[in-house]
Amino acid sequence: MTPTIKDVAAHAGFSIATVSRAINAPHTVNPVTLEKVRQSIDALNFRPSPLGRQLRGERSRLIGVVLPTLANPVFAECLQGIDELASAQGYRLMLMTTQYDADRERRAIETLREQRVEGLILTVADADTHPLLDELDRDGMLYVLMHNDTVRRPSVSVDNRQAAYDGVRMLIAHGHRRILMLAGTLAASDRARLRHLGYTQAMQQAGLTPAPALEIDFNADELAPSVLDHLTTGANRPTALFCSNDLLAMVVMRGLRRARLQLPEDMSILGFDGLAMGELLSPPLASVCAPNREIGCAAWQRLITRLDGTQQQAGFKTGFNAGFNADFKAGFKAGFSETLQAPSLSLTLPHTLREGATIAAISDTSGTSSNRIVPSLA
Amino acid sequence: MTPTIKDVAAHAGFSIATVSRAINAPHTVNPVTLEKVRQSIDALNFRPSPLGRQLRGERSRLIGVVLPTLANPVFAECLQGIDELASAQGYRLMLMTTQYDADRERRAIETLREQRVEGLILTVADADTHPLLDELDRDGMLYVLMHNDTVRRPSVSVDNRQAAYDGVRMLIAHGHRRILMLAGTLAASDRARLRHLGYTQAMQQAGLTPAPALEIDFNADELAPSVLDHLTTGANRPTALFCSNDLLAMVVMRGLRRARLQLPEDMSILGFDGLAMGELLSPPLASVCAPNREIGCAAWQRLITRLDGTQQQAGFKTGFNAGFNADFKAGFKAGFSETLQAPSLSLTLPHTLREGATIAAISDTSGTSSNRIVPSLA
DNA sequence: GTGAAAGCGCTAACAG
DNA sequence: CTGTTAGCGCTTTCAC
Repeated sequence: MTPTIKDVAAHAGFSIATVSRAINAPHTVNPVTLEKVRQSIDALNFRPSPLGRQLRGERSRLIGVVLPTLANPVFAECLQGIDELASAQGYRLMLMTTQYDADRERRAIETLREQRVEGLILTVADADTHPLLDELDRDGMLYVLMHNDTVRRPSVSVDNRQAAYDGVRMLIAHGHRRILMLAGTLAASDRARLRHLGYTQAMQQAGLTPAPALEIDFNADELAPSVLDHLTTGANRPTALFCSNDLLAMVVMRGLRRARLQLPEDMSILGFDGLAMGELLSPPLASVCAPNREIGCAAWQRLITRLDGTQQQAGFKTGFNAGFNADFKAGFKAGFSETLQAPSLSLTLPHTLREGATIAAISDTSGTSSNRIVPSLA
Repeated sequence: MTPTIKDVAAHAGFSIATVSRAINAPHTVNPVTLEKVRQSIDALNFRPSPLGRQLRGERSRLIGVVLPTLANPVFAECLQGIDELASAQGYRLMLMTTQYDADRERRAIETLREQRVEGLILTVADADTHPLLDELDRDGMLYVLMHNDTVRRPSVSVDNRQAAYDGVRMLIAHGHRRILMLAGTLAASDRARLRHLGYTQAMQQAGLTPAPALEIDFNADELAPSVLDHLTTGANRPTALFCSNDLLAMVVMRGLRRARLQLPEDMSILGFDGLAMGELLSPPLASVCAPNREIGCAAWQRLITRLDGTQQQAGFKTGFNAGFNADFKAGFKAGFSETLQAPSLSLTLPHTLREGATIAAISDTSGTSSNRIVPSLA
């Protein structure tokens, strides 16, 4: 089958040791020999097997990535960021998705560890109460979380509570009083909880009454009639919806349009994530934006820096804290706001507000101009 | 560092062979011994290294995936399909993106081969004239193309020419006469060419004059003024645009809206790809839909079937054509329309037309109601 | 400048 | 049922 170093050696008439040197340390071998070996390599189309190398104790240059899904572009955007740096730095990525399922998370991590990845970049449902992560910590397996908003573990995310708070404040500033938060089935996730907390705080601070998050079935083709009722009828119906993510916001928008609501006149919508695609919508979706690509990049940087740290430690080539220092410096240089209990585990990237056209200003304190139902374009 | 089979053997007080058997053939080892070994495995948190196994000539159960980008959900959708089957069947995926760059394609394939993947699933810029694919063929490395529309190589795609033809026919049926095709910078790709061919044929058959595809810079924030001019001014300006993919359609739509055109009144838009997200747009994007997830799934099936075929061949366990037959059967069962020169390399999945609201009917043969410029919502 | 040999973690004969 | 041993592809001393 695939040629091995032996085949090359035989073909070239030298020992495998010489072939190995020709590949890894060309200057240590006689130019004439080198040339012959190279020709044999070409002739046989030989590629050194990383397996042999890795087995020999070398680095695998393999990083595991664990994501809930790729159907949500948030994660695709992160992955883009990771992938870019990875390929630039000669690493390979091994990808597994979990569909937010704890069991699949477990299997993914296990599989990846078996593959001897040097580190993991992951987004899990709930970071704080995750036995697997404790296990990683215990075993000294390097990892960085993305989007999981926790100070207890190495992570990169926005401040979900603050971001949601800011977003809802914006809605309030536009005159909205009856604001409802909608969440997907991932209501169990750490970030969904924090976003709801931010919503609650913003509401309370404005003297308004927060409500529990209304859970929406993400994948349903239509909004449930009960939900639609809740959103559209009664004097207390909300004038604005804060959706826990952009995809949800889009699904809800479609549902409301089908129910013949005008957007944003009959209902304002604020999403969360800042999907690039949201800007292409009409009207462009207002959103609390996370820098998804940058989150991926930052997670990568943190991981690699820590990896280099342990590598160097292992080699006794540098001081003990090199990893942490470099890490800290990198974060600082990139303008990250790192909490001051340095070296902090969690890295918080700044969020931004995208004031799209899905938010209407409310002048009347009653909250809405009328209950007129107007046919929409669709 | 990570415990090896040796550590387990030492800890349990048995030989490494027994440990190996305890893992791979539990029934062949004494229950008491088995229990002890298992306890040691747990105690040390041992995971067998696939490296050792693979090196030993076992299967790597690793499949390489090469995609242009994840920024375009088309590919994310395919990957979802692949990933689902892969994880269900105990395979791991190694992902590399190329950004449509031939050099990166080369590097990706090389890297993946070095990792000893058992097969490749890829989307390349141009399948027919791809020296790397010839190399794969020559070396007996299994691969399946996705979206690349060629009969010369193992591939899964829609019939891009026919699909584009059908789409443009639909525009014509709605009364459009001046239809322009827009393409991204990937005009060099095989499918973009075929789509333009379909456009050309549909136009000609209707006695209309096809135009060369207008190339659009995909990533630009705005449409170039010259492009905008081309689309919006003059008596011969088009009434409908056929965009070579949905993402491009969305970018163009935004550009037109910013130029204060009403959609679809002032311009009809037809995309290609059938992104799930397109349905969430307002108005929902009309599109020539490819079954992206299914394309991923079908590519996976083909690859694995062929892989099993060669495995079995290698083991002399079955007839020579087992792979092909199973392959054919699978395709048939799934309702695929396989060309009859069996066993065909290329598998063509059916496309569908999504008649979104971005297409307006034209009654007047002059092609447009007026040139009135009306402020849009945004 | 080159080769022989050991060993990385594991599996699979083959003995016992 | 269990242990011994060879060998997968490669790098790396250590001799020559």
